[in-house]
Amino acid sequence: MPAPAAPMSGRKAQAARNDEVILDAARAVFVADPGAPVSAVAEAAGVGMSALYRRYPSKEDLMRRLCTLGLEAYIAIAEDCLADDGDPWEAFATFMRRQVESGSHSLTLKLAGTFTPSPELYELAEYGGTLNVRLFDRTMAAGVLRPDLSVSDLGLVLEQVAAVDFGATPERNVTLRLRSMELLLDGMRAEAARGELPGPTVTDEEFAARWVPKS
Amino acid sequence: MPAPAAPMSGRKAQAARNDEVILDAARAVFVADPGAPVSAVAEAAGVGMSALYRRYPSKEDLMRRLCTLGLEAYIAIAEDCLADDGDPWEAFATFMRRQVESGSHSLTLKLAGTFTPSPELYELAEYGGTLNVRLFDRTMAAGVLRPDLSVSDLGLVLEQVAAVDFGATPERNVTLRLRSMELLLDGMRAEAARGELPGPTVTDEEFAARWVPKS
DNA sequence: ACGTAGCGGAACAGAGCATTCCGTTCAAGA
DNA sequence: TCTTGAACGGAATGCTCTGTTCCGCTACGT
Repeated sequence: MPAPAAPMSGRKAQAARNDEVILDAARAVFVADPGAPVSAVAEAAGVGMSALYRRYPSKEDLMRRLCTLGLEAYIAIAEDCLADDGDPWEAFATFMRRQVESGSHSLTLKLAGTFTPSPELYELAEYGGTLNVRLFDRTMAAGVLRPDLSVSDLGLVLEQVAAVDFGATPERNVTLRLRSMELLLDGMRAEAARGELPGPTVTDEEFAARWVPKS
Repeated sequence: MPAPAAPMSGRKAQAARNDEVILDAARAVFVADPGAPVSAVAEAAGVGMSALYRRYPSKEDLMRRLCTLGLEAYIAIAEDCLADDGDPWEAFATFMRRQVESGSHSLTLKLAGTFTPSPELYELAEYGGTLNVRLFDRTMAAGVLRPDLSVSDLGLVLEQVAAVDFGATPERNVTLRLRSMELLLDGMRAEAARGELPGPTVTDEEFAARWVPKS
């Protein structure tokens, strides 16, 4: 057998590489247009339909996979920042910025509601929620967050930033979103508070409703 | 003829009332789902398809009308706040809050790109742009805005706030959006600046691209 | 040399939707 | 009262778009 170090060619290797190519293409395509046809993903990946349907039984399964990966990325970042014992504000701000950069939240949001979620997805989402709470509480306890914020505001902020979609390229969009995020971060600091924030934030039910497919 | 004061009944009066009912329904339906079928508008308005197609030659024409009305509302608010000679910051903040409340920006944004714009629309958009500049410059000159902001950031901020879409009802969404806007407003004040905002803002070309239909 | 995993892409079947069309209703004038 | 046609309701039409399947073909691995 050839050295396992450089499995450049070979049908198996090509297929393994396609796994990734397809996922990347799917991410790009669906972030740009959540309602894109499967054929668009195939074309973007430079493969035929068979390559897709060999891996995923249906479009929904592909979506679910994408969404799961996105949530896992979200969680990884959260755990990472939670482990940061330095300046509480910096840890929090870094968390928000990195979520924007990773784009995973944007992906998850755009895909939510286009498929019926799996139990695994629910568990991940719930776990991610607890991480949110821990990070938020810690930051609030440090006194650097304006007091009228609540955990749910994290979702509110991330949602609106993820919605920024002017740029012609994904990279450009990240730049613009980071700009928005900076504005919001400055508005979220304890010293920024000019008055009470109006209205109750998003409720848990409202968050959950995001996940039910169709009407 | 009957007194013009109360034309309650009469085919003509009913039709005139339908004009408004249809527009309201269309607004509600298309804001909730920009890709909604025409039949959904008819149903929401409680009329048949004929009532719709009697008034608008096509779906696109209906969209254009809606969009024009939205832009006019936007402009009306801008002119109103520009006429306010009181505290510059308050005038500016009121402008932003009222745009959120009117929802016209949300409407315009969601509809942009789903039809080919008319020249009239371009003129309105351009005029709206000059109002933006006047209001922004005035506020900046008063020294209450953080210096690294630019006019284009108005669009950036309005876009992201308009994207907040958790609520089950339009009213609830307005509440949530006002909360987001308050956060952003606090972040836009001169004193809020903690560091330089990253990256260049949205360019005019990027704004314009929003209006070209399809790809 | 051969069996077959992996694949490209055309063909299929069905859903969804803008638009049209036909029969009906009813206000207003004669 | 009778006639007329504006305004309408809603089913029928014809098309487009898209998820999924299927038929060969290629070339790796044995």
